[in-house]
Amino acid sequence: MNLKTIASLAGVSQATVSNVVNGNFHKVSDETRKRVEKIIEENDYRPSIMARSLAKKESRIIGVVLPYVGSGEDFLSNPYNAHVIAAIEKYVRQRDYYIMFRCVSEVREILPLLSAWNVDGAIFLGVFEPEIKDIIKGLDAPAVFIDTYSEEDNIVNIGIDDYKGGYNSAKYLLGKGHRRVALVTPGYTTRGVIEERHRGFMDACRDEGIDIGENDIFEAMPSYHESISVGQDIAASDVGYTAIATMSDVAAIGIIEGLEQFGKRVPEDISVIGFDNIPEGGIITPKLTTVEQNYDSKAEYAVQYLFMMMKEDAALQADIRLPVQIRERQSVIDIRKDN
Amino acid sequence: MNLKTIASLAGVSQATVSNVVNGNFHKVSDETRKRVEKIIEENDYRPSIMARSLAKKESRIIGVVLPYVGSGEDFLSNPYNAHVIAAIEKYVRQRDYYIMFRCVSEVREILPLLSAWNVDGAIFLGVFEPEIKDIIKGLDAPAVFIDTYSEEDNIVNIGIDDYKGGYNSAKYLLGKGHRRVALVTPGYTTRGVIEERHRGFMDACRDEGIDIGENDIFEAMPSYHESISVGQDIAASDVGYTAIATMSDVAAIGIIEGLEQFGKRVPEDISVIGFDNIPEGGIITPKLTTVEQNYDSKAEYAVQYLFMMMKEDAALQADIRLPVQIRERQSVIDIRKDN
DNA sequence: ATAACATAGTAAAGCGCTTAACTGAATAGC
DNA sequence: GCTATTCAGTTAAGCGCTTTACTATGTTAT
Repeated sequence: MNLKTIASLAGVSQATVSNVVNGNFHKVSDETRKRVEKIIEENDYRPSIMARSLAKKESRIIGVVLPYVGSGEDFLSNPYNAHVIAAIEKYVRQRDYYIMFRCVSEVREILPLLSAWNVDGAIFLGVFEPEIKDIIKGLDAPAVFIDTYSEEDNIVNIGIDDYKGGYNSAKYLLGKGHRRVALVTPGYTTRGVIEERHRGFMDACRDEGIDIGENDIFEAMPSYHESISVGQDIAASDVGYTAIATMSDVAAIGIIEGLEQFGKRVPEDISVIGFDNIPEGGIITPKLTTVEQNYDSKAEYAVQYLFMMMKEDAALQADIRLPVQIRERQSVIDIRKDN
Repeated sequence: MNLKTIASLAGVSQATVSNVVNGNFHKVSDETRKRVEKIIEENDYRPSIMARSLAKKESRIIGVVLPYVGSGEDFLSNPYNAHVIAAIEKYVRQRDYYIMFRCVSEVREILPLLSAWNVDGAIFLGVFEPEIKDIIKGLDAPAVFIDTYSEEDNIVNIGIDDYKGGYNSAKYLLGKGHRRVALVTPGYTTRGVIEERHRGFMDACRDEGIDIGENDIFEAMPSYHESISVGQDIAASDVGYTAIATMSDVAAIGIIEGLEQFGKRVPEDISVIGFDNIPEGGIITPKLTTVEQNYDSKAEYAVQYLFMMMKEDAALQADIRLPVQIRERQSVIDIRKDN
């Protein structure tokens, strides 16, 4: 069933059917509009998105691209990604657009992918190589970034105040009397959100006169699996850590598991603080104390900016830093004597 | 950059470029092929998927459709869905196809969606109204179902042995000495997987001479949130349940939370068994004992069958029931005296 | 030498839609 | 009463590809 058939069934031209379908009612009389609508209804006709895209040079597709972080696990298996994508999808769907998501291991895969699909806009979620800024210049659709830091200023980035999150995380721990603190971070500390969280954390420690040395820093990719063994390493160390700070809830949850496998109780023997506040943190035992961020507004802002750019056909500039706050639950305890 | 431009740059016809791009090398001499390839490379040309789809009447898109189960939460927020979709995406990507997923609240939304995108195949994940079988007849692309039960036999369904899962779940609990058992199930017991699990569970109880009455059955949609209050209800009941069986891990995890909020310890005071084996079950405390199924093979079979049908252009018939097994962890204990 | 057949390409129609340019009739302006 | 404008459409080109039918030029077989 195509437009042509509908047109001949209704005894009008294709253009008229097209106008009815697209709501250009000022070009069609009420009478014919109703007639055409009836035929469309009866035949359950829907215009082909492919054909429409080709003709209009717009696709109603928003590309969502994630970097492959090489942890073997799939990107949707990371709860943080799944929740953010779910929120993006919701806001994109509200506007009657579709999302096409893919994980790429090299930035050069991006352009072919997005331009082949002729996306109307793109959302980059996660930490990419800096070259991506050049790459997307070749894209003739607007793009926004989530969780990116960049010196360049003609991009839109939506993120949280990662530095402050890291800073507050340390402040919180130290405020609870912890002095021997281990920090767990992914290998790629030099990039974006993690670097900021890391820097904030270290600064707070310095401000409080607490020294976090090389040996107090442990590496684990944000996957449950990899974090478990790091948890065991820390448990096995004889430094006598009273608290562990992490850069993601996924890592924190894995670490708690590792600690417990080693016979350490959380938080009685050692406190653990996460980062991100994924829902899973609220259901584990002990419930995870963490740095909370709002996925939904992240996605909402990203989609809002993207559509503004799409509508105005103008490049915007923004660096939104959404607030973070400590979500106090059970995995961190106060160890001060006078408590 | 389009095919036409490449053609004139290379001094050949569009048809030739098309043949090069599509690997119809027997129509092109080695010399021209190389020349065209070079130009394509230099200009970073990628054919438009939209235009190709229109011309070839195939889209390289696999539609993934889920039912909206009305729990307010997004479908990707349900870990079971996220993990299965992740696996499907993986196998679809391997074949150089794309997925387009959407959650629908009414079966009649399906056809417009899928035919507008001109999908080459569709995967239905979850429990749909039976009318869906009629609906998809209007689709001129093959479809496979995951987690569906149907009397009709000309469909492909990939699922697990839910009946046996339910049966084994009960057997396992009873084998551990439990006699007062509560069953938690979503409201919609009359549909598909849940009904089978339910039936298997009840049959095993009957076989063992254990009576599960109306009052022992509690309703909760598979969402953490909703299950928490059901956990509290059960904890508050004076029946003295020693075990709770659920139809999903998501429900089980929520219920454990609810029980603990009420001061009941799991498994010391009451045992809980899940169903599905989502990764989250392995990280909570106590680690969830559950009925295990393999998401990856589910997705692999589904994609395999779908592509077979697409290739052969023939309707296949299958009802794959993958094996299940009890994954023994910590949330169920043996309460027999002689233990 | 000629028919038969590969080989390497081209020309052009068509996929299902949108849209700019056009038309013809009715209405309005003065 | 004549032109200007609005209304309600139509016509046809074009979006970027694929593909069928066709052509021109060797290459064999007889």
